[in-house]
Order: sequence, then C-alpha cells, then structure tokens
Amino acid sequence: MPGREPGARSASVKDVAAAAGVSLGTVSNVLNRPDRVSPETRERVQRAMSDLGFVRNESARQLRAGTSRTLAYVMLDASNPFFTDVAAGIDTAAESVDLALVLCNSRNSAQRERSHLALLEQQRVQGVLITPVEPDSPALEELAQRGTPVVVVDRTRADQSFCSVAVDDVLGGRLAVEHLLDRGHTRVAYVGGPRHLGQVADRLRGARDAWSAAGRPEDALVEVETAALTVNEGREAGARLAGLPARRRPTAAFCANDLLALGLLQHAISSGVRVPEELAIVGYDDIDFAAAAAVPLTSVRQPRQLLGRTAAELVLDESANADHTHRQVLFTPELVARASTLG
Amino acid sequence: MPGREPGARSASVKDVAAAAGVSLGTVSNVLNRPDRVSPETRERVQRAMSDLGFVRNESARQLRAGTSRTLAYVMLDASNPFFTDVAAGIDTAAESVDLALVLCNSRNSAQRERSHLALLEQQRVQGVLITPVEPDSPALEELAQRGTPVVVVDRTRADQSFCSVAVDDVLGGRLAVEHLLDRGHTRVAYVGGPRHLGQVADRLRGARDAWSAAGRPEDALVEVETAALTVNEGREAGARLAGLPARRRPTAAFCANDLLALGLLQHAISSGVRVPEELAIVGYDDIDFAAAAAVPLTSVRQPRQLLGRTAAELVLDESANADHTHRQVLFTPELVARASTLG
DNA sequence: GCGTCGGATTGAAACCTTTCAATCCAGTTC
DNA sequence: GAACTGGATTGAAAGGTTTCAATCCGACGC
Repeated sequence: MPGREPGARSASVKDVAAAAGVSLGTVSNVLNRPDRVSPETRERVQRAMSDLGFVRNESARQLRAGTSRTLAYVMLDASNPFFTDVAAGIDTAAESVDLALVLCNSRNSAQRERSHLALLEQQRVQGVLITPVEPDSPALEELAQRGTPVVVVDRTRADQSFCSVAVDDVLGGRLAVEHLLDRGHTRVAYVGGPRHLGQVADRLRGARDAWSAAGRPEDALVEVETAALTVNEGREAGARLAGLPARRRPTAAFCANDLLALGLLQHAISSGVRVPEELAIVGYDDIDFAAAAAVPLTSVRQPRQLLGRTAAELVLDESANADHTHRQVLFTPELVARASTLG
Repeated sequence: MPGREPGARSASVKDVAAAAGVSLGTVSNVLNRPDRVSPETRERVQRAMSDLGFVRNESARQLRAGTSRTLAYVMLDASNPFFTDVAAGIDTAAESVDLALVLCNSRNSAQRERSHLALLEQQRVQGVLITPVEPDSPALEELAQRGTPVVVVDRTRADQSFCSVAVDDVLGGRLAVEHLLDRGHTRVAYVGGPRHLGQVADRLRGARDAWSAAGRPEDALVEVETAALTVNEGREAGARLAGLPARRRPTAAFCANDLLALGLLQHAISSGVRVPEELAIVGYDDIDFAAAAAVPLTSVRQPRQLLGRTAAELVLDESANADHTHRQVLFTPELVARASTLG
C-alpha cells in the first residue's frame, strides 16, 4: 500500500488550526515565533500537528515569505574527490547558518549546467556556487544580473563581475618545479592538458617561471599534453615518456592533477620503473588517494574545504548585505613532499 | 553593484501579461501549453518575457500545480566514488523523464540525514532515494507513510515496506573466496568492519559459505576486523597481517571494499611484500581507482550505475502508479580478475 | 470602578501561478 | 442572414503559508 489512504491529502495549517481550536495565525506563530504564543496554546498546537502528521509546505512558505532556505553548488564533476571535498566545505558553512545545501552535478556538460541553473533560479535559491564548465559563459552573468548571488569556485574570470575563490595556480606550478630543482633534477616533464584549461595553462606557466628563474635551458622542461585530466590519460603519458630515448627522458614529472599522477605512477610501477629513483612524480590537488597511493605522492595541496567555506561566506554576504562588493579571493597552495620525490 | 537596481523585484506573469497586452491566463498558456495559443500572440508574449527578464516562480507553480519536478538522492558519503557513480545512474534516469536531481550528503551523520529528509519532505519532492545511515530507522517509514515515495539504495531492510535495490553481498563474498580457492590459496584473511554493517556481515557470510563448501578448516579463514571502511584502516590491517607469524599468515586477503584493499595494497608495496606473489588481494565495489591502482586490483564489481537507474525507475513508478507494489531488486555482482590475484 | 497597558490571539490580505468554465470571434454551413 | 463550430482568449478561483494591523482580555494603578 503506497502511502496514505486514498483521498487524504496532507494536512494544512488550516486543519491544524481547526484541530487545536485556534486561528490560522496562531499556528503560524507556533511555527515561526514560538515565543509569542502562550505555552499551553503552543503545546496544544504542536500536539495537533503531530496528530495530523502536518508537514509545512515549503512552496507556500517561500512564496509568501519570499526567501528560500537553500544554497546550491553546481559541481563540475562529482566523481573527482577534489570537488566533493570543496562541497563538504560549503556544506559546513551552510549548516552553521542553517541553510540546506543542494548539489547539482553538471558532469562536464554545458547543457546540463544550463538546465540546473535555470531550475535553481526558478527556485529562487539564496545563492549559487558554481565551478563552471566555461568560466566566461554569459549565462552566469545574466543570472547574477537578475539578482541571484553567484560565486565562482576554483576558477577565475577575466572580468571581476563576480566573487570568486581560487588557488594561485601559477604559484603552485612554481612550487612543484622548485621542489624538483631542489632534488637535483635537470630534465623534467610537465604532464597536463588540454592546454586551453585555465588550470593547466597557469600551472605550466608557474613551472616555466621557476625553470627559467633557475637558469635552466628551456627545452629541458618537456611538455606532455594530455587529452583530459584522468587516470587513464596519466598511464598513457607514462607510455609516451617511456618511449623517449634515455638521453632525453626526464627524471621527474610534474602532473597537472593527482589523477594524472596516479596513472603515471601506475604505469611506472607496472613497467618496473622505480619511483622516485628513476622517475620522481609530483601531483596536484593532494586528494586523499594521493597520500594513499602505492608510492605516496608528493602533491601541491589546495585548501579544498577552506575554498568551499570561503565561497559560501561570500555568497551569503552578497545575499545579505546590500553594500556587498565583489571580491576575488586567491589562496596559496602548499607543497606536500612524500615518497614519490623523496629518495 | 549586486544584481538588479534596488526596489525592482523580479517580473511576474502579471507584468508580462500587461507588457504583451494579453491576459494572465494566456501567459500561463504560453508557458504550459504553447500549442493552444496563436503563433503571433505566443511570440509577443515570449518577447515580453525576455524583455522583462521574467523567471517563473517555481514555488508558486508548485503550490498551485501540486507537483514538483525534482527527485532527491540522499547519499551516505559523497567522497566515496561508489556513491557518486550510483548518483550518476540516478541522474541519467531522472534526466530522461525531465526531472531534476538534487543531491544531499548526509556524511554518515544520522542528524544531517534527518534534517535533509525533513526539508525534502517540506519541498514535496517527487521521491526520495536514500542510502541510509541506519536502514531500519523509523523516520524512513514515517516519511513513506505520509506519502513520499522512498526507495532504499544499496541497502536492504528487514521488512518489505519499501522498494529497494541492492546487490547480493552474500554471493559477492562467495565469488571472491571461490576465486581465491581456485588460485590455490589455503589461508585467507577477510578484512572488514565494523561488523554490524550489513554489507560487512553479508560479504563475510558469503566468504564463509564458499570456504566451508570447499571443505576447508574454519580457522584458516582469518577475520581481521577494522573500525571503518577507509584507506587508512586498510593500511592498518596490513600492519596487523604482517605481524602474524609466517606459518599463520594468510597468502590472500579479501577486503570488504576497495578503499580497504587500496590501503592494504599500499602497505604491502611500501613494506616490500610482493603482490600477488606473497599476498593476493581482492577488493569490493570495483571503483575506478581499483583498476588504476599500482597493482590493478581484482574486485567484485557492483553494477553501480544500473543500481541508480533502477532505483530511480522504482521511485518514479511509485510516484506515478496508484497500484504500485513494492519490490526488492537484488543484482548479481561479478568478479573482475586483475593483477592483484593473477600471478 | 475607570482607564490603560501589554501580551495573546485573530482575520484578512498578499505572494504568483495554474486551471477551467465561460466568452469571444471569425469562419462555415444551410 | 441565422445557427453553428471550434480555436483563441479571458477572468476568477484556488492552492497553503506568512504578515500585520486590529482586537481581545486580564491585570494593574489610581
């Protein structure tokens, strides 16, 4: 038997009021300003509510009150642990101000992203946090224009028409390569792609900066471009590196993210290349699986939870304060050295 | 400047109607039954909508129409790739019937789970899919009782008062151990815990069944209980196994999930134990990281996406068909043999 | 006893959309 | 030219909650 008896629709405040012998307004007061109603009445009403199985209708509440109690995070790819950690950070912040967080997964599709945004706007959510498929999409602008606070997470936009939180990827790239230089490597690979992704380009730039600042010849930093930031592509890149003649083969690789690094590591192990003796590896993101890899991975850590928390704070500020001004927050990454580079 | 000019609230159908010189009802028709309105009028109205930046108010729509366009999945732990894959399956099904999916993450907390459920019920979502912290919680029952379709995902309940989809964990345990028996192992560890989790218990039961069916002595299947199903606990378990005297040390381990198996693998590699020659490992779930591990992991695969899709279909059936009857769907797992057990 | 005060309660309006029966109107048929 | 047809449009009601000005009532001061 599915649910309630046929014909019975769920009880409304009106039913509760009748059952408790009070007016409609009093029931509402019990719900929203319990202190304004006398203890006896309050209890009578609450009793009626539970007797009738009353469940407040959020649509009606929101329609009348004009405010919603939810925040949304549109994530780029829920299967990347990095983003779920960011989401956890947002959740923590949302929880502390008693807002619910709903997650939407665009799964890398601009089309899905669009339809999620449309629905969220119709739902009048308090704010939208998003790691967009395409940071410069005009759809975001329009959404903000029409009055929904929007914060861009882990991406930056050319203009400053939004709040955003991100991590300094150029610095991250520099840290990684400086570490490898410290360890004495003279021939290093940068593994990442596609090149048009902001992250990939910025990390490469940082790597190049550090490389030339150390006075190394440009062509000793070899770029290995991949088609995506996945474990599979990392393995693939491993094969390509292995194919190089020994003289030109790098002794270390800096990967644009940990998934690539894990793939590369796997290729190395399965083909008998010792890590880090023959090939040192640096990843990026420091997801939990990095520390837990067969050879624990040196990685550039991004403050994932903090990223999320901060983004949530910005969106809340924008939604609450009339004199809000947009801010671009840039966090500093940190290198975590582990066995994959430490002989 | 945050959003629209002060004072301007978003346009309503009424505004659109006025701007287009038609009645309210016509605007609604354009929105909901565009074929009923003449092409010229329709266009005029649509033009007015975009001029005014009209965004339909979903609360009002839902209040009047009485139906919501969303499905919800309350996940146990968004950072476990297994659940995000299940979510992707649900999403696919939801998309095909034009429902939006919102994800909530209870992060293993019964309290968070409760508050998510309460809000979802108030929002009158079309249905709730959930992997509960505690499958036998009465809260689920009450929710269903009051009329929200509920489907339990990847768990089973003692009674049959819900639809549920799960995978046959007893069979999965059997498959794993049969495989190890085939490979000639005579001393095997079962790594998992805490024991009160349904999954952990069922997989152990299957393992024992296979073991005794093969006529092996009971005490040659050693149980290693862990405090949680995480990578860290897996490493920990590795240390415990290594501590056993060689005579009593198992030559293979069957882990209750892949995270444990990955941790165990990591411990083995870092302490020089060869996999699979000295220690064969079987995981469970076959998450993507399993195939991508340093030594690709043999694992018991669950049809994750299918699990999600099926759950979504059940909840939709329950929400649409008055004569719906609850079903408990049990899928069959499948062993995927890889290098971690294949010499 | 009268007037006043303040906390508790009430009742009606408002939020925005959808629905549906009623109306309108331009053609068509006889 | 009257009667009808059927598609397009209209107008009002309804949905469940919150809000807020108004009312009620018992207590208190004088």
